[in-house]
Amino acid sequence: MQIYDELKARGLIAQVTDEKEIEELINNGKAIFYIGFDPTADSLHVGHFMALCLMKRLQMAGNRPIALLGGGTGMIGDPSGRTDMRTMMTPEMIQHNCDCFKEQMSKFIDFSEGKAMMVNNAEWLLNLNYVDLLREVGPHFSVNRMLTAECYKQRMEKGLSFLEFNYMIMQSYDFYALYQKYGCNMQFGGDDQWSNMLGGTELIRRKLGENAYAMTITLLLNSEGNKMGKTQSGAVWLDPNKTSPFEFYQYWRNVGDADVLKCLRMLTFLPLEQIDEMDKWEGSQLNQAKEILAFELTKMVHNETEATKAQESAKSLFCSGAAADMPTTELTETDLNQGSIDILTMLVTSGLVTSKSEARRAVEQGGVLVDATKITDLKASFPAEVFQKDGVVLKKGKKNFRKLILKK
RNA sequence: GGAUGGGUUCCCGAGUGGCCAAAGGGGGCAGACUGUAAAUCUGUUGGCAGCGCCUUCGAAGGUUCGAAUCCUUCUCCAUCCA
Repeated sequence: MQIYDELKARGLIAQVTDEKEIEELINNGKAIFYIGFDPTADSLHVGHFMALCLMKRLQMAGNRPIALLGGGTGMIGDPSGRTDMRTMMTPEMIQHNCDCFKEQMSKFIDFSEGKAMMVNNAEWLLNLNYVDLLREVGPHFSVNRMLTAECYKQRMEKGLSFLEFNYMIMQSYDFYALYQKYGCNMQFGGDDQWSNMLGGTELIRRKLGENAYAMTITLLLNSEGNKMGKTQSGAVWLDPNKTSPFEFYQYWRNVGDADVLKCLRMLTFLPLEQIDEMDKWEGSQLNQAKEILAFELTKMVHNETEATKAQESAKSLFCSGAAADMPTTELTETDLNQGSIDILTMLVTSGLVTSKSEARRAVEQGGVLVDATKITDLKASFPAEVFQKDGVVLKKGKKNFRKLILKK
């Protein structure tokens, strides 16, 4: 199967400017394509991961990727699909985030001699002269048309600043610059980038009279239509310090039935035949598919050892109620009160709850277990001895647990 | 710059002087049921302490025995006019 068909079969392609041309280019390894990453945080997340996977697939098919760091566009902030303005980042933050991105990307993409490139648009955007730029590209943008762009829709109600309005122009300029510098003939990105990307192809056509192409990746939505890769506490990060391999594994282990197969297709590198086979599974059998999904992704993002560890922890936790490898909190002497510690303090110290009131509620509602014993007494207290040696396992609800151990 | 409307607890959104830690919904959390899923049902959802206290209704002042609710100034947002 050729790469284009595979992408299609995996449901990765959302919109394309010229299907025939794009198919021809990428199937024959003739594409020099770029994907932009704005340094909005100090770690990549699942959305970026999809883009990187696409990059990898195309690279394997012989095409040349350019990873574009948004050191310049990050100064502005993309308003696409957002309801409010992003907080402006300082140049230092942007630089820091760029460095973080760079490191994480190198794990996925082979940047060795000529196989791929990483560039930063700060290189050309930051030195632009306002009036020169206006005269150079300004005439080619119609404000009327920009205003009707899908990506600003939400902001037309809430307000859109001129700063952000210019984002599309900056991104278009990127494509234009990359086209001239490196012969970059294609741009990929999330589906929310579509209007921005079209701006680029348009600019190239008008300025240079040449064709460049754009293709967007389907946004990963769950069956309810919400973006995946987000949890209550924020994004699912690729950085193990921000989202531990175990949490990462659990996120995917817990996707809804309706979403497993889609995730397998879009995110993993498992052969399509194997995935189609799993498509026949039903009911609780899908749990196996979820395990595979979680394992595969954890392996890719972290490594096989971490994936195995996460899987084993999860299994033993949900089967026997204890895991070998689990998040641990060390208690110190100062946490103890006359040689023992009460249940509410334990919950707060472990970080399982954020306040004593919340801890109280958890206990009252029967959601707290210490070493598999349900605690019902709010005043329950545990002497220091029990935290020595292997410590105790404190569990809140079904999925939150922590080992408590006394620090010597 | 002018006019009008508005900023309420995680979000949306009631509340126009005491009965308001603040209706309702969403979301979250916990429980039951299950397959570590979904749906459903129940409880819970500012903090500290066991019927009390403290912090909260854009910000700062003021009026009052008492304010989310009234007044003043400031600030931010939306809409219309310039």
